[in-house]
Parts: sequence; structure tokens; C-alpha cells
Amino acid sequence: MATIGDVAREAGVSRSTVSSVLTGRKYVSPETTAKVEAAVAKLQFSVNAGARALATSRTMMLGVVVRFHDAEFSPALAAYLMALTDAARELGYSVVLLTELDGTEAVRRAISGRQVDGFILLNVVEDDPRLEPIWQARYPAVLVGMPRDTRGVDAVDLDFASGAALLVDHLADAGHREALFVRWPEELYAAGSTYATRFARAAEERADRRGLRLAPIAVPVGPERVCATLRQELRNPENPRALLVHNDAAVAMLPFVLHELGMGVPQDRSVVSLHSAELARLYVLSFTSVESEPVAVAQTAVEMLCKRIAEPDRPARKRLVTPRLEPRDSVEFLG
Amino acid sequence: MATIGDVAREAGVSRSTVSSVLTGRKYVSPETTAKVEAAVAKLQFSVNAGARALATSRTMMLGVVVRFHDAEFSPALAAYLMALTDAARELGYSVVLLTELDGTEAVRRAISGRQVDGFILLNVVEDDPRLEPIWQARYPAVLVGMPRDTRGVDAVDLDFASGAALLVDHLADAGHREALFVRWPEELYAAGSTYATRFARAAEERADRRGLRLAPIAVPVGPERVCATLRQELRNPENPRALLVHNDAAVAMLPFVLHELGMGVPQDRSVVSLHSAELARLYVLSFTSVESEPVAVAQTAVEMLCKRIAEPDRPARKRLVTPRLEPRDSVEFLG
DNA sequence: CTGAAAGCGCTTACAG
DNA sequence: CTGAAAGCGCTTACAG
Repeated sequence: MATIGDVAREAGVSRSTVSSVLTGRKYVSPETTAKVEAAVAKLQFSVNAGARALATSRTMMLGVVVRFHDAEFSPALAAYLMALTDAARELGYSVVLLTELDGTEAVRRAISGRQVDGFILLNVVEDDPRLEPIWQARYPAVLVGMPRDTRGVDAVDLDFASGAALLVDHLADAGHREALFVRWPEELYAAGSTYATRFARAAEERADRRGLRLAPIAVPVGPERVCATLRQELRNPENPRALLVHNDAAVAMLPFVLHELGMGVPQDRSVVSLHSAELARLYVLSFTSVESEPVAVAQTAVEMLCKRIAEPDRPARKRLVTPRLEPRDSVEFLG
Repeated sequence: MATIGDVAREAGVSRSTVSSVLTGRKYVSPETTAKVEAAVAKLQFSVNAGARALATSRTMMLGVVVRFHDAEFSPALAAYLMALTDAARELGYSVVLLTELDGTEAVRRAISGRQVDGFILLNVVEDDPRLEPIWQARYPAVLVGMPRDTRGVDAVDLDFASGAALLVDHLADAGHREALFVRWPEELYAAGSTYATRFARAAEERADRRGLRLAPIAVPVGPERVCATLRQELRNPENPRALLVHNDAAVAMLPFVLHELGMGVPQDRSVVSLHSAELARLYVLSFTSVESEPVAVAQTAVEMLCKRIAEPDRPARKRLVTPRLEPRDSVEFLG
């Protein structure tokens, strides 16, 4: 492995000059620059990341902290990780993965070992314990998810409120006066999942304003039980014929259950949903929907984190990525 | 942030002594050790990862290189990443994520920047281009997937051959003489996917030996087309009534299509399948199956890589994780 | 515009 | 059993 000294010798300049062209932080004459670059190419040199980290106290690593609640159903995690990694590289950063297995400890260790320059916390919940060590160490971080109290930490998420409004309006505009609100498992709300709660609250509020009565249905965890619940609720003649779905598992199973019950969309049932974008790749989705925006959210998260690393003292920000409605003719127009 | 010097001062010893107790590579008297440990605890000291990396030329980072073929259908990726990260931490390593977006380049950069001590390549294909820079630099690596030529690199994978044998035998033992072989999209075989090819070859060979005629069915990409293909093939009266499925998308949709066609399992159709373990969490699965073992495979991969890092010159190994049959009464016994 | 020197925070022979 | 010194490969004031 070539070092900066080898390059310097090859180019006939000093090590500091090589460093200057490498970092670009100091003017170096075009001729010298060319010589250095030639030497770099010839020796296939590239900066030793550890050495640079030590000298600059910047690791150029971002820690992504994953946690998962069992009640969640999200093939989308991988999509987020890829999007984060790509966005990070765009800005010169690498991503190190931290799992929740030993939870907060992983964060603490990464901080005290100076392994990363900052953190991105995925799937944030209210009073998220991972926030504690970060907050204590005043370490740069971005939350993906929007707890009520971000404790002065930057945060980004899909704008679930406007997503909820889009869907409620879509039903109300078509003349519906009541809808089944198919929710996540209760555990998820209890666990403090921010998106579940925020969507629910916004949906209820908007429905109220638009004169749409919402009949909430808690869907249990596990594919069989999801199907059973849907079957039962769809069969119940008392239930409204419109469905507002915020539960990926239910969205996935619904077409099959409807088909099984011989129910057509939108003739027999009107359906709108908010779900993770990845779902569309895996399932037959034919409902008017608002989809999560993993790429946009990931990019925003990385950008915010990099800015925060550069300027630790700027005021904390909250950003919401606005989703859009994907119409798919799944709602009956009642006039 | 406390440094080793602060700890030394606090404990009243030299920096090298502190280092000795930290690394454990030199005997230090119990009293001195205790003093050092007290100082470490008091100052909340923990070794600066970059500095240690520079001094030892060990980063304690493992690069996990993800790539994904569009024809693949695998909510299992996240499961693999988590399992790898957990296994790595167990051995003191962190995981940095490298995506395929700029493919081989990411690997090359990580090598020349000495960012990681070794690589784990996920979803390896025949003649995988990511192998090139690794091989050139003689860098430690483990392939997850088993190409015909591993080029002297360690490799681990599920034993698809024995999985195929288990399933074929299960059908043959029940007296079936022919089966529909529901395969991955042709693109995947063409792309050199090792698991797709290895399963197919083993299944055919075993079926031959057991007198089971296999009628191969290529399933296209995309949920709608998967359903359409299944529907058509199941309706075709010429087709065998037993199904051997190696295609996660098909496994996921099959129960619904069967139900739709009013076909019962095992009365009307016998089904066995090999699929990723994660699938069972997401779908209603009721077929006798062989499931992938992400945790076992990930652990083996990490262990192999760490051994390889420790002993660069040991001969390359190939390891296959043996799967087991999960019986679910989905095969009719023909006597 | 370029270079010599110090320093980042560790580890590791080497003396003692 | 412990410590002083050199070195890992960079960057960055500071002189010139």
C-alpha cells in the first residue's frame, strides 16, 4: 500500500503538498497538482481512512441505528438502508450498521470509540432510549420519525398528516360518509411508534372536519390473523363499505381476501391506503394510495446529518417529506 | 473525550501499561490492572477506533457488499444484514454497508482506503465482478453464495442441493411421479445466480434418480404476472398435480391463487417449496418446505471471515449450511 | 506557492 | 512487571 510519502517522493514534492492537493484545502499550482495526480494514479494511492480520521477527527462514517418492533411489517427496511448508503456515499460518507440487539449500548460504544461522525436513528419511537447517549454526548444525529419531543435533535419523516388528509379527502370527496379505519396492531401504538400515531391522529381529525365517520379496526400481528380479521370485518354487514388502511400487512392481504369473498373494488368496497413503497414491488396493489418515500426521506436524513456535523450549533430542524396520492380507481363515487 | 494519556495519569502508570491492560496482550499485575480499570471507568474512556486502526492496521470493520437483481424477490435482505451485524459484533467487528450502485468501485475504494479488514459478498453470482478487486488485492473475503469457481476465496451458502433432495424425496416417497417445477424468472439463471442454478440442477438430478418427471415453469417478474402464470398453469389439466416451488414470489401468491381456483391442498394439489425464512413472517405459508437459514449462514460467513483475517494463508474453505424439511401436510400420499 | 515540524491517539518492540 | 521511544499515515498551522 502506497503512503502519502511514496506519492511525495514519486512527485518530487513534500508530503504536505500532496496532502494539500488531496484535501483541496490549499492552493497548489497546476503544474504541481498535475505531478501529484500522476503519482497518485501511478501508485494507485488512496488515503488511509484511519489515518485521516485520526488527523482530522472526522471518520466520514455515519452510524445507522436500526430497531424493529415485532408488530411491524416492513420489507422496506432494506430499501431504507440502501437509500441511506447511496445518499451517504454521494456526500463522501460510509454507513456503519448498528442493530438494536444490545440497543443503546451500541450507540454508546460508537460514540466513545469515535467510530462515527453522527447517527441516523431509524424507526424512532416516542421517548426513544437511543436518544439518551446521543443527547448526553451532544453528538450529531437525525431522527427518522417524528416524536413529539425531538429534544433538540434534527428529525425527518414522511408527512403522515398530509398523507392522511389526502386519503380522507379522497373518500369524502367521493361522497363517503363513513369508513373502516384499518389500523396497525395496538402494540405498535403502545410502543410509541410515531408514524402509526401521527397518521391515526391526523386521519381522525381530518375525518371529523370532513364529516367522515371512522370506525377503527385493530389488526393483530401475523399473516393468518390479518386475513382472519379482514375476512370477519368485511363480512360484517354493519361495517361501512369504504376502507382507509394504514397497515402494510393488511394492504398486502386485502386483495386476496376481497377476491375470496367475491367482493369487487370499487363496486363492493372502496379502498384507500398508505403503505411503504416497497410493498408495490412485492404485492398486487390496486388501491388508490399514498406511498412512503424511502429515497427522499433517506436523502433528506443524510443531508441534514451532514449539515449538522458541519455546523453543530445550528438550530435543530424538522422536515417532513410530502407524499402524493397515487390514484388507482379503487373508490366508488357516490355523488 | 479522554485519551489513553488521561487514563495513565489518573491511574499513575505509563501509557503503555494502560494499553497493555486494554489489549490484554501483556501480563499486568492485578493491582495495576485494577487501578487502570478504575481510571477507565472514572473517565468513561474507550479506545479511539481510528487511532487503534492506524496503530494495528486493523480497522475491526467488515464490509458487506449488497447487490440485487431486479428479478429477485427477497424481503430477506434485511434479515441477512441484521444477522451479519449481530454476528460481527459478537466478534468485536462492526459492519459497513457497501451497495452495488457503483459496484466494484465501492469495493476498490474500501480496499485502497483500508476502510475494512475484509468483505462479505451477498448474493454472489457466477463470475461476480466484485471478486476482481478483492482477488487482486488478496484481501480477506467470504462469498455468500457458491459459484463454481470461488477463485480461492472462502464461501458459504445454504446447501441447496440437499434442500432440493429433501423436497424431491418428499414428493417421490409419497408416490408422485411427476411435478411442476416452478422456477425463478429466467433472467435470474441467466444472471448467474448461484442458488437458483444450484437448486435447479440438484432437483433435476435427484428427480431423475427418483423417477420423478419435472415439468419446468418459468415465472416472470412482478406480482401480477406471477399470479397470472400460476393461475394458467394450475388450470392446465395436462399439468401434474404436484408442485415443486423455488421462487419466493410464487410461494407467496400460491395460496391465494389456489384458493381462488377452489383448489385444496393436498387433495387437489400437492406443494413443496424452498424459500427464504423471512417469507413465513409475512405470508400465510402452509406448504411443506425447506427454509433458508439466514442466521446460520450469516454467522458462518462472519466466522469464516474473521478466521481468514487472522490467518490469511490458510487454505480456502467452502461451507454449506444444511437445511431441514418443515413438514406441513401439503402433499397427498398416493401409496 | 512550498516544505519542515508537530500532533492526532493509539500499539509495540525494546530496555531495564 | 513497567516505561520511554518510535511509529502507524495522515493534516495543519507556521515559516519562508
